[in-house]
Amino acid sequence: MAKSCSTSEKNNNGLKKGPWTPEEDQKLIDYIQKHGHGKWRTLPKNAGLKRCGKSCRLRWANYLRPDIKRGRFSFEEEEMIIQLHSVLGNKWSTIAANLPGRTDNEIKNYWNTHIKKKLLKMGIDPVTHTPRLDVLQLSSILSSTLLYNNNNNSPQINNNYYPSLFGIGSSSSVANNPSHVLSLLTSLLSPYQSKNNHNVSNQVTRTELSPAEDNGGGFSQNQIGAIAISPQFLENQMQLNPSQAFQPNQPCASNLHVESQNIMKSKLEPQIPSISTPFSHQNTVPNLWHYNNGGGNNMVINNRQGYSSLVENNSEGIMANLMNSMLSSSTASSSSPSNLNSSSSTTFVNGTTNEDERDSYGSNIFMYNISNGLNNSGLLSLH
DNA sequence: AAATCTCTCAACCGCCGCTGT
DNA sequence: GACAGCGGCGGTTGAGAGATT
Repeated sequence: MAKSCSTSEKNNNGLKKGPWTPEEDQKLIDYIQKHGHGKWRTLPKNAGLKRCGKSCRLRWANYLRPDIKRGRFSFEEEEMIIQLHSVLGNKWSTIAANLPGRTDNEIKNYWNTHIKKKLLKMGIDPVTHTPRLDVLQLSSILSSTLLYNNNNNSPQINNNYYPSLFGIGSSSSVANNPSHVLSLLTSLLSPYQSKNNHNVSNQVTRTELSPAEDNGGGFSQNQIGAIAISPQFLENQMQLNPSQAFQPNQPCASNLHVESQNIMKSKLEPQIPSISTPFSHQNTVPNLWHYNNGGGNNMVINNRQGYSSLVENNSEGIMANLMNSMLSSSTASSSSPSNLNSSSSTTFVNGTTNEDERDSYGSNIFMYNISNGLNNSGLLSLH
């Protein structure tokens, strides 16, 4: 089996490992300045270093090379890494070749410690650069698990599907127990995913929105949040579905309205009442993307410099906020369809540009909807 | 102030492909 | 064709710094 250093080097006793000292660095620099690099196996001996050639090469390539750029990655570099990674995958050396002064090791580290986490927070799978199915489908799961009560038009958990979870026939309902809500949602997720994994027919529309075109209103009932997707993904989707390509100044509200109704038809009709305009915004929000994965999930995202984000819009955040929302509204009465708009908990948060916000791509908008609560019976209900 | 936890990133490890013999 | 040596790559580790309790 190959070793980190060659066999001949390995047989030499006294090869040093671990952090390099300044003296070692200087020896390596001096030698390479005189003789150039290459012939890494013989280099350490000639340079008077008790290191294997591989270690010398790594030290030079990742740290001592004079053209290495130090310091924090710029926003542009970060964008570039994400874009390239969406095309190349973990080809760090190829990615590094497109970022002058940055090493593959540095980019790899930055990806693993920063970007990956960031994408996950945004609800993006860092491997595929597409929306994470668990986030996308959560709202649909909940919606498909709900039935409307004909008497008060308040949707309730369909106990026929998950009787054990909701304590049918017993005095304790899972929905009344905060510690069980998360596991409830997880339980809801798994059967849906296994059932629907084959049914992902993505459609993407991009819509410019002006205040005049916006009718206001809240999310459709089966929207629980929004997520960001990469331009690469959007581009691919639009190539696949040219009829859904971007149409400037298309009335966003009506477009979404129609699609939302279609979703409702396929998912929840006839229990769901008429659908209101599914979203609103603060001031002008350009470059909105509307994403419909064909599985009953609608999302509107904001595009910023080719990549989008939504603050705290991650699966954990959704779970936590959903839980909080459910608990905080546990004493609220069920809403009737007529006040869907006014009772919408759609939230918009204008992004800021401070340093911390860089880690969330300085998103300009955050759309987040938790329209769930516990009704008077202690069961989940939509508002 | 001390203990503990979390994060970062330089360095190492193991594997792969290329080249020379 | 088989083998060995080497450079290069991507994954992983662990020491140290910083943050938190």
